[in-house]
Amino acid sequence: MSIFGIQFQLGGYQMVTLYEHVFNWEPYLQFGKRQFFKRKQTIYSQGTPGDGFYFLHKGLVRIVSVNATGKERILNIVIPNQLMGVQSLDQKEHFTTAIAVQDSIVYHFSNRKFKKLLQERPEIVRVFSRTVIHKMKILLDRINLDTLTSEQKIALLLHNICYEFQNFEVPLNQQDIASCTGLTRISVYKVLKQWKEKGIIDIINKKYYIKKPDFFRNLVN
Amino acid sequence: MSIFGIQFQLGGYQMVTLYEHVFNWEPYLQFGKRQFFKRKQTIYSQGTPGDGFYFLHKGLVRIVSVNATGKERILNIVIPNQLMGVQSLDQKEHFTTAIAVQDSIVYHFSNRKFKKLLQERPEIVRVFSRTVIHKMKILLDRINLDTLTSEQKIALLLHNICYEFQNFEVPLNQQDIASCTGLTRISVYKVLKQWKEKGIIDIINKKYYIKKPDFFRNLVN
DNA sequence: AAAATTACGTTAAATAGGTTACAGTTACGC
DNA sequence: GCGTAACTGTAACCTATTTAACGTAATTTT
Repeated sequence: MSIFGIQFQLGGYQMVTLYEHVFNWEPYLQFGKRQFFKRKQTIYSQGTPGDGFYFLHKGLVRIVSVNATGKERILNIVIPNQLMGVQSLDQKEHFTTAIAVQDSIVYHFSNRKFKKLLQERPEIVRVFSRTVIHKMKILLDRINLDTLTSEQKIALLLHNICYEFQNFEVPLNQQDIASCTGLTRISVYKVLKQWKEKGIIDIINKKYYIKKPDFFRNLVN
Repeated sequence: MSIFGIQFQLGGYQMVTLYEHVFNWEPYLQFGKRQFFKRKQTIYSQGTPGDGFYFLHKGLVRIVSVNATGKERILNIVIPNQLMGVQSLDQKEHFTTAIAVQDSIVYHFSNRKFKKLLQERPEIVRVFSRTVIHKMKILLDRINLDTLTSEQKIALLLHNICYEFQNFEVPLNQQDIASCTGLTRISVYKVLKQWKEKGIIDIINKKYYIKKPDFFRNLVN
């Protein structure tokens, strides 16, 4: 399953960003500090002071946010060649947590280093703003999500994923879908069961496969 | 009711930004193009291509977003000295709509002009990224809002407003509160009625006044 | 000043989704 | 290789919120 050439973002309904749009960071990586993170390891966590931002070189990272009542939401999943933790460029604390889903390699750009980079390569501003704006869009899509019914929410999510990956295998379990949509696992289960009965999805060995992607498109739009 | 000296943002629970944090744009205004908008006039609308961004000099602007099913949400209310429409710096289309709540004066910075500004005053990058990151935080707060009960949602909203304005008069009607929280007007009405009976708020001539702000603080935190 | 639109108050009925509970399966760490 | 932890399937119940409906008050438009 190749996901290269495509940016993958969970939870928004217009998350497609072709690779070509993504600025090539390779020449700038020398300005950052290479770091390794093992699966399940935390890269940065909500509430702690941050310094600069991170570039994901290899691996997969899940961005989550915990609200005032302690509930956790998956905000998006970062794939290679994307930035994360941009929030703390502002010198403030992180308002999300990043956890490695797979062993990952990241480059950390501290404020100092980024300043230097800005001076030497001012064109970097464009890539940077582009990334941040894209992230805003993802957040906004997420907000709009909550006026939908639970069936629509899940449909939207799965539709995006199958679209992004150009693949009909869903890389999420019930819990993940619940966390992405803000529903309970039971509700997710109920919808999934109903869809299975209608032949819209297949469930093989606890993995979900989308059979009728058009059904999702109709539900959403 | 003086709101000067304070930035006002609807819908997030940590939206306080003192005026002093806001970069003074006065010296840069000459780079933008001054425009006037009458009450209810649209400054930019979702789906249309944008060019650059706007700075609100005088007035009040409401930012709304319409989702795939046609439902409208108020995202925030922009007060003077704030940026809006930053999304389209990217040359893409606007993903929100901005409507003047009062007669307003804005300065429009086209991409070309902003580029020029960046060259002549590179320090502007900081202000700019700060604003965008702040907006991201507001969006994120909004996402976390939807794990709360309807009473908590409204409490949070009113708490923020009364805190930001340092005033206990709520500048929103039932419909607005519904649109901000994603609830129906009926649900809003029910909560408000209940609060009125408990003496937490006053309703005079269809305007809401917060009597016991501490009640909100307890509900939320 | 009349007409039209928009906002509010209230109730009753319908329902979507959350909660709880528990048993069966699979995966993972030691 | 075994035990614990994490994930799934399912049912019964419950309640918070939405939908629908309608009269009244207020505001805006013409």
